[in-house]
Amino acid sequence: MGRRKLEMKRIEDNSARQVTFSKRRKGLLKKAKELSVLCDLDVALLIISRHGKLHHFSSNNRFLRFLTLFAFLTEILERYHSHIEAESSPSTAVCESLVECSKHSRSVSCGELLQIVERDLEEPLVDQLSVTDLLHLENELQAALTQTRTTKTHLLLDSISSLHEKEKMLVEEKGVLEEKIGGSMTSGRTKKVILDLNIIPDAQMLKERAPEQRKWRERREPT
Amino acid sequence: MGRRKLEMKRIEDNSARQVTFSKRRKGLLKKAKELSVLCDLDVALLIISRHGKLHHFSSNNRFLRFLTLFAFLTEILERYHSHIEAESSPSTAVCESLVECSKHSRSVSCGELLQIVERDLEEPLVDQLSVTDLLHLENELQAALTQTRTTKTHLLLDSISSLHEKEKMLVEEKGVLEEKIGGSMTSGRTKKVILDLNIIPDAQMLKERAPEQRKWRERREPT
DNA sequence: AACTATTTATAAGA
DNA sequence: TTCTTATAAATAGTT
Repeated sequence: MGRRKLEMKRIEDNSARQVTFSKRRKGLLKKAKELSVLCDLDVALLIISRHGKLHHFSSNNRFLRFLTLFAFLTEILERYHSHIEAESSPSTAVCESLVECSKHSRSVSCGELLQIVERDLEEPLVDQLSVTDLLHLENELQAALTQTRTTKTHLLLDSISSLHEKEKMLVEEKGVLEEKIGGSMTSGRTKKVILDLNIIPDAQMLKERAPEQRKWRERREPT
Repeated sequence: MGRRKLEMKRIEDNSARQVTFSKRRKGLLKKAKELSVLCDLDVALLIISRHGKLHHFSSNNRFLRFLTLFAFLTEILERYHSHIEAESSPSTAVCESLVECSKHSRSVSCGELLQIVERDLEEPLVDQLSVTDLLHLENELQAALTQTRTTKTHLLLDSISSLHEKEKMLVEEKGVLEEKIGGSMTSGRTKKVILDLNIIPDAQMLKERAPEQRKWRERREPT
């Protein structure tokens, strides 16, 4: 709908493409909104421009709005690994919360991420976010999450091998004690040892339970 | 654009709303496609009808297409917990793969889920999927995943407490042995015990390492 | 960023 | 539903 009919293929002229993008993006967002209002249903629209900006509409559904952001966070990893340019970024409350979390190198479950975004949704999300910042955040969050998991597993496995060490030692010491007493007390194939208790440190810390029973939402590892 | 101007609010008449939905859905999908072609960028559009059907467009981007499905899988959990009705389902290769996985109660990481979907993307995804089936699948996958994690942690924690038990026992037995020998050998606060090795079962199985170093992509727990 | 000639989408009617 | 048609809306090319 214009002075003449457009062929349905990529517009090669750079500035013409940019102008068309602006016009059609506006129209598409408007129509998405209208559909959701007129028909009372959920619509999510994601447009990722050539410069890596996200333009989106997500009806009035908190969850869908979160997914829109989540999709973007993930998308940029896949798509914009190569052409990242430093850009000024209109950082939102979400970004700041996330940065705060990653600064303290805390594990941020995606459940928490959801809460953070939801908290922010009281005010509308800005509809243009800098790729550079979000890419960075995504990486940091992912690294923190991965490390927490690995650490937890290693802690538990280390506990186990340290306990095995102690057991071996106890068994040996018991054997020495028994030899001193003489073979009269041993019955059948039973073996016994002596152990010095002073070399067994406190193992209470090893009982520490990792926080497993919480909301979580994660993605695959970056590498 | 029609015989007269529409007010921008929910269309109350049921069949009129349905007709408008059909027309505008078609138009919106077309325009989304046009924008992605003309401007050579990625667009994802999700429309979730009142009956829980997904109508979507996701340009030509595999990853975005996966996210569209993923978003839907998650969305239905949030939105359609209450009004689920049995419907006939045009099950796809994706569904079948997922059903297969969940039947064997294997843990299915979302990385695997991605691979399954990508395998399917050689043929285009059907754009209408049954809510009932997908909701069921989502639940099953989630349960399997959660249980695997819990089992792993419990296995490790159980190993640790069993080893602590053994340690305690060894210490006690050592004490008894030392008493028999007499106090002359003990130096300072050292305590010793005797232990019967026959009551210590093989603990080799406890060393089993859970498969942590793989691609993963998960979501928060259903409850 | 505005304008305007056209095309396109679609509301209501058949 | 599907088609038709009058009309509103979107927008391509121009200024």
